[in-house]
Amino acid sequence: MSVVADAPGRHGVLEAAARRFVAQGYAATTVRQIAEDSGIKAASIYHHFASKEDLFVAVLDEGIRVMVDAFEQVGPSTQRGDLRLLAHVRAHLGTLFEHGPFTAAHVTAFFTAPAEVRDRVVPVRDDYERRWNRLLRETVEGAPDRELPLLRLLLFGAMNSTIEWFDPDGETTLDQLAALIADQFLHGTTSWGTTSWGTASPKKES
Amino acid sequence: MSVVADAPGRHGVLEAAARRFVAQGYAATTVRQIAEDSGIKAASIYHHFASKEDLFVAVLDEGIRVMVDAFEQVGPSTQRGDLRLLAHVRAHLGTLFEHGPFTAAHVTAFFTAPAEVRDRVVPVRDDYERRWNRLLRETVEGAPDRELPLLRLLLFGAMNSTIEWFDPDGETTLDQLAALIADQFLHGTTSWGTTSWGTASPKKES
DNA sequence: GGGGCAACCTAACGCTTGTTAGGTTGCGGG
DNA sequence: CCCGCAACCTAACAAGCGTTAGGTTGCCCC
Repeated sequence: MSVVADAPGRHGVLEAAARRFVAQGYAATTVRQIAEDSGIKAASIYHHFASKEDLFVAVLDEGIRVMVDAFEQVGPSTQRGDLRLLAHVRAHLGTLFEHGPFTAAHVTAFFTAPAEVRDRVVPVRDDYERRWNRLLRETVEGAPDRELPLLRLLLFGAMNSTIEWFDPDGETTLDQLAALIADQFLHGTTSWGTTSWGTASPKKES
Repeated sequence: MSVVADAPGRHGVLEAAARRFVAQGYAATTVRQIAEDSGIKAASIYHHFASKEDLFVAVLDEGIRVMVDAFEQVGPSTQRGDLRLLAHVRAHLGTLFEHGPFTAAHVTAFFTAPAEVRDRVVPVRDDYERRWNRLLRETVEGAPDRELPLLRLLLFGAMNSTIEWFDPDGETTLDQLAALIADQFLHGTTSWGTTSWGTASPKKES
């Protein structure tokens, strides 16, 4: 896939690993591939990480850190419900396509990981999910608290699936995609007469 | 994970393989595991399938076949737009949770497969996707034809993500989940005052 | 009642995997 | 000036992988 060196050092390894995990999943990625991508030899990985599993956990953790950071930086600048949700949808999509491969790796590879690895990361995920639950409680009116996690899971499902088909260099911008998803989530397909979103284009098939 | 034998024979192998692929992905699943689950020895797998890759493709194909079957069987019995969409959402969810592990395997493992394997399955996927595009064109009013695939991808993202968190033996039934997803897709969160869906419950976290 | 074939077996192959042991290098600080 | 340590290296390991070769069994059909 990728041919030569990245930046060397611990962070170079981490990033090369994330990219491989996105493309191939945990099990299909070999330590030797990651090493080659980051321009060092396989054994040298173990100077920075105790095991492949630890390296994977580091990637997943970094993925969440990026998400939480992006969530925080939205701030309460836009107070109105709909625009506030839009801003966070845009931020979430940003972490998938613009802030390095870590979040994308987290989203695509999390469920391909061994169960024990997943358990190590769950607490940090919970934190991010709680933020979203709170956001939805303050944004969505009429929904009982009980149903908010479920609503969040559906929204996450839609947003996270975009890494499998959306091409950020295509005709549609991330801004447009975010607007479309937020609007669809809030108002459903009924809003389709009312607004114009430009033309959206998935990259190939899926 | 699973301890002992399934049904033996070709179909037993296929089903055991599907279950493993759901739980672990393609690369992490070994031929020896599949063999043990189906009550035969590893080498005997090769009496039924030429390679692990062929076995995987067979699972993916069967997964789509189940989906297309379920789509067909809905029929035009319910003509009104909203109920018609609901029926197909319900059918799709049914293939994930009720019609064997094949569709679930397809959805979770497709993107963990080597690119060459994916290419072998794409034509059959396209068929299913075309049916949905047609359904959405006839169901969703106001959306331009161009945007229908994108709308479909978002809906698929939401529906397919349910295998990662929904517990069909929990408090919420598949019928309720289908109703919620269809309604959310059509009317967004605005509908939350208007209908009551019972209580939904994801299985643990996620 | 025996030929044929599907369905399984045991044993083994070559290869790749994650990981370790034990260097070598080069730079920054006392 | 040389100590120490971070960052890398080569070489090798045991285990596990997908796969093959070459049986053995037992049922069905003529």
